[in-house]
Amino acid sequence: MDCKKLAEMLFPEELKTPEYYEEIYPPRDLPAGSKVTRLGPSPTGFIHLGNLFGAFADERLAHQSGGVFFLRIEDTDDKREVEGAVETIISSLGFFGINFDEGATMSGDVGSYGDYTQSRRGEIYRCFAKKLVEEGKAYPCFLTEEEIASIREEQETLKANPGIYGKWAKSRNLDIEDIEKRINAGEKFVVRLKSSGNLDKPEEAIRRIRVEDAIRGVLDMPENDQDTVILKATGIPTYHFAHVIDDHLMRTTHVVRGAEWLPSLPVHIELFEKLGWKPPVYCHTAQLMKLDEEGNKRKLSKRLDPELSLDYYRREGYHPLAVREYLLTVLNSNFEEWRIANPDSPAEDFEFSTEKMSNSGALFDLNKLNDISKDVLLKISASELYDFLKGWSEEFYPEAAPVLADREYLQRILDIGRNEDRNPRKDHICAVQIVKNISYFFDEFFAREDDMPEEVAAAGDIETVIASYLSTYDHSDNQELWFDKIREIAGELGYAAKPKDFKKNPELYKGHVGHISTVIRVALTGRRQSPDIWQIQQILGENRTRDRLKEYISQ
RNA sequence: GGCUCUAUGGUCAAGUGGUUAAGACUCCGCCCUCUCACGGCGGCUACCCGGGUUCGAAUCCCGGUAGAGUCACCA
Repeated sequence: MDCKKLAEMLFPEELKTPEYYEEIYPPRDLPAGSKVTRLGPSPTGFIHLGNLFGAFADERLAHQSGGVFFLRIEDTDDKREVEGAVETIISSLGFFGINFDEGATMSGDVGSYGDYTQSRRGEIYRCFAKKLVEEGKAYPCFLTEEEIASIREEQETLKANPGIYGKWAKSRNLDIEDIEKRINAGEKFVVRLKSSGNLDKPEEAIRRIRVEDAIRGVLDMPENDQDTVILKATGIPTYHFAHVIDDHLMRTTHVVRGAEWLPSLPVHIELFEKLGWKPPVYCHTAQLMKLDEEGNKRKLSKRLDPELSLDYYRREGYHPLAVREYLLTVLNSNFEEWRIANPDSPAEDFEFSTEKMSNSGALFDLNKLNDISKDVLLKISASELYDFLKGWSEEFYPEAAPVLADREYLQRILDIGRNEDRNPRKDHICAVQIVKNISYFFDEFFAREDDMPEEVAAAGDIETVIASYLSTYDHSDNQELWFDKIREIAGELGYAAKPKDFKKNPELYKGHVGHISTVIRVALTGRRQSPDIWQIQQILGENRTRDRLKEYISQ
């Protein structure tokens, strides 16, 4: 068969040569050891935790080594385009601190290895597809959907491996006149790789490919034998082909992607071989898993699991640093230890390594995120926290506006108990939770949620307690003096001034000072649990403090 | 079904032939304490199973089992 002629027939248009592209996209001039990584989202605009997870790895690998991290838009699946997706991708990633050095941006491409949008690289893919056809390594395939379906059926009854390969690849050996006739008749065709692999022989004889994966060690799997489609009928490349062409031409050194790509690795390797190129270092990451209703692990699905969406964390008001910190602990098993040893260092100082990446699927753990978030938020100043809450409220929760009305006031609330040297409070987790936690500081949201303690209620002392408290209340008392007065009230009414005394001889008392202060707490905040009452009163101010207490008695 | 990956407590995980099998989160108890949070102390709970190899196996080998992924003109 005259492959040259076939190539001309399939690609009649004017195309550049492979050499041309090799020349305009030369190997990058970077210091030895620099890694070039990329993120290749499809432009549905839906960035999920998995993307972010991989993006952190990409980002760290590149920036830690003085390399380049670029963004490539993989929009070869024309059916799923979403308007404005690129902007969404860049801004959501940016929110979590992921920034690109090169590639697609809001205002066009940056960098000299573009175009960075696959749909605009058609000529390049066609050039290399043509080359493969010329060399007899690819061919046009006219199989229709129905024909493929029936091949599949036959394979099923024969218990043969499904797919287009070997003898099943019926378009492999079409003669050139036939092809010409079909093309002239306007028949649609795809371009398939003519695989030289063969799995149809004794297992020991099957050629195996061995690839060193930076996360998993050596991968050992049978070679590819599928005549994978490289160019669709529309002329658009499949992921497989685009990946190989782009990552070669863009001089990517490390490809970080999910483990779901493992099975197609042999295809990619064969493509690299046939093109005469060296494959990048692959880093196949573990997938984020979730426990389903039956108690089984399964891959997080964007359809079923709202927590997979980055928006979920944004809406809940998790701080980006907390999400980042959490993902890093999942990403690198030794990050947590490092963090304990270096509580105040920026995460960038951590030496990230692919070897320490887990290769089994990690379950998403909200408890852990919350715990990490507490520590992260503790290190953020009240002023910054205010700005964060404000941004969050404006975007997702305008109802919280009253909380943000007075910056000074909110900052004092946020700082309650946080500036202790020894054991600072850590009760901020995420914006939704914070707003809920501090709602009683705002008359708009103040609600009486909890009941009075039974001990005091049963004795009928509630009103007496509040009345005596009110009568001795002096807003200028310091914390110590303030509490002494409560002890006094407790003693006068027959409650133990110290909880320990009550514990020793419960029969001697109606209750203890804790119960008395709980009465004050409930009257003041509507809850039985809160930070220190004295501090709350100082923030609330004398008038509001007195009003709340009076209001309770007058009910 | 084929191919592939994975397998240590409820979760995440150290561990690479000899350890009392780390640590973190959760849970429980105690302490601190005016409640909560924080903090401190303690506890529960683990090497998937079966065979080998070895003086000795969580670790090496073989065979199961289980879970996951993938088998598109999606990525």
